[in-house]
Amino acid sequence: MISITFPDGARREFEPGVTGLDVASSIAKSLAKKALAMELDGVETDLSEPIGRDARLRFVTRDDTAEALTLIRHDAAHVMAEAVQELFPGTQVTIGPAIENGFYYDFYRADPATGAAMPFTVDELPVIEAKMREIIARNAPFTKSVMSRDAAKARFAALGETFKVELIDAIPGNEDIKIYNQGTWFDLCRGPHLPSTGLVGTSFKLMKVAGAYWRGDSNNPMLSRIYGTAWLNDKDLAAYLTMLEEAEKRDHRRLGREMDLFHFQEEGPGVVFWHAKGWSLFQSLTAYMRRRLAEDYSEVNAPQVLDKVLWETSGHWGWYRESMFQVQSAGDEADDKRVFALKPMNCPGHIQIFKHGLKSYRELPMRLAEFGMVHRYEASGAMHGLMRVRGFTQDDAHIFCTDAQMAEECMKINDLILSVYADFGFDEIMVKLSTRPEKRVGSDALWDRAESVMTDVLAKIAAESNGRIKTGINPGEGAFYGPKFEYTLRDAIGREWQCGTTQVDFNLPERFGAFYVDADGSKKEPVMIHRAICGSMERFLGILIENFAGHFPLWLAPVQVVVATITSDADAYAASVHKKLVKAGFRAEVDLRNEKINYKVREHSLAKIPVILVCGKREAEEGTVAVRRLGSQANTVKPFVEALAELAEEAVPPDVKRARDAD
RNA sequence: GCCGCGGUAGCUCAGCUGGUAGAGCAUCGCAUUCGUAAUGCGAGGGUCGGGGGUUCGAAUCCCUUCCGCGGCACCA
Repeated sequence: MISITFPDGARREFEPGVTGLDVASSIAKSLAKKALAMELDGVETDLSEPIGRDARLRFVTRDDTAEALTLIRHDAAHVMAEAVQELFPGTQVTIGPAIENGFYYDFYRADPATGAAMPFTVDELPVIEAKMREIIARNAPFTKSVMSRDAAKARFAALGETFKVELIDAIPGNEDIKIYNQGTWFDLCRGPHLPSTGLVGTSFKLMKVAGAYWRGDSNNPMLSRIYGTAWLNDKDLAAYLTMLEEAEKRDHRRLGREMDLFHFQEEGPGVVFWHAKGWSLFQSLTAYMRRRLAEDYSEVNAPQVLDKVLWETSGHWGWYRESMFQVQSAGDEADDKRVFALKPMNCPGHIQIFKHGLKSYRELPMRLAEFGMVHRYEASGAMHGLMRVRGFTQDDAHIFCTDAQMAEECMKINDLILSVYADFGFDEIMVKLSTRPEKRVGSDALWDRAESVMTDVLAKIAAESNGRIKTGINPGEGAFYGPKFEYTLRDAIGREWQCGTTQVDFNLPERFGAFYVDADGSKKEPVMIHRAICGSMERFLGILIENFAGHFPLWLAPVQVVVATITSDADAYAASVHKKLVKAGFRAEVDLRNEKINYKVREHSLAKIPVILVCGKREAEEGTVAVRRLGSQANTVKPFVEALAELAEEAVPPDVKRARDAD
């Protein structure tokens, strides 16, 4: 007999070889019906798996939402693959995992006549989805069989499934080759699966098709990927689809147009035309960042166009030459034969500033900041609104310090980054350490040193935040010249954005021959720390637009107040109210048009103006205003001086408020 | 860059299998002075992304190019 221990501590004896389903049935019929899979000694397994030893067992049911969804989505991927092969014989299957909110499967379909790749189109999705529903209705059981490597390869090779054969070759030698059948269809898979296809349910939808490289490598052929979403019930599916619609409504590209913030056009692919209101946001953000840097940093400005020798020295020419904008004049002077590049980053410029004149150890750490405009020729398919552009402004800084100061500087940067994010309401932050990549510059000794310091700092960040900040490691994701911390924040609708970064760099100072004079009079190489908080100001603004859905807090709103009249009797009064607002430092407009107040309220509400001050005859006589706030139908009439004081207080940026309250 | 899809008035979109452009909103003009999410009437506005081809005839079909969208790859 074997002994099974349940999560509540209860223990029961069973015959060896009993399956999970048998165990569930022995407990309750309802449990056998509800169970989707089981966890045996912490490993998720099929319910049909025979149990041969003493074990801890936990059943996974639909109530275990996250686990149940992963199972359902994974199985939905298999069902989709069966549907595709039934509809389009000869299509090769590859991999099909569960992902956040759904699943995908990558296929390779070739035109039978020409042999050319024939990717799926969206028009085919309804047909595939209908076939999936048929397969689910058949409710065939998933059954697992283990077979030898050679037998499995032969089986898939016979079907012409060359990608699957490659996958089998990639499975480590000590692992079983598992095949899952659903009816007559089968697939190579590590499992586990639901008891049968019917349990996938009907709350799914195929969403889109996309190209995806085989094994994620752009040198490999491109497969055709179909994405789907799947949920436990129709209500969750509907909620997810609604959420997508909501996300679309706050898309910064859409709001940028609707709110007249910026635009793009053909002649400037990937570069932003900032309109007055968008530029106001940009300026507010920059002014905020400058205040935050005032205490510890010196702001500098390095040239936009520099001889390529600087980029050769830094190593960027070798690494990123293809993505740099080269600049040359059309003249024939000797100078015009030189090759210049638009700066893709600020570090070489800052090193020149550091190198200009002798630097003493007493001057370290030297923190040079720049709101530097950089240009990178991004791949055409990479561009995405403000989020990925070819010309952007980094809130960049380079800290030159001694080896001994490095850890403390990293912590200082960490505190600043977290404090900045908090000012915009971002409290859920993740910090990951990216370690040395395969292709890199510098000796292993330097990398060892940098990584060891950063590992310690990461532990300290985690410890000091009391677990509020999540930390992790991204192996091999570091920059070519050094390891880095990457700061990821979560926005109002749960999406994650990687923004800040801290990079410890022993390499560039060496390559550029930067040094300082130490206490003993010797030349020493400084450590250079690259850091950005917003990352790209353009992108950070895109994130803010989406996070606030255009409803900016008063201190950021491009137009903070609109004074709107009801009749022309109030024109003079409204104009004086407007004038006082502007004098008090508000970004305010006045609307004296001969339109009904309903019309004006609607228009300014749609423009997401935070405050409308309505002035009619009554207000003009009494020196009051009717305050209407965005997002509320209510309006409160109060003396203008009172409203002005209240709004002035609200419009104080969070950092200024904090500094003031600290006094 | 790669795969798929798209580009018609400032915006959102219609225009079926080729017969030489249409709506709503916005804009402009006139009337209306109306107390918290659309006042009425009228007018103007497009070489249908660019180039080439097929055709008696192309927004519609074909080729090519640019730009965008969704992914993939990339992200110093």
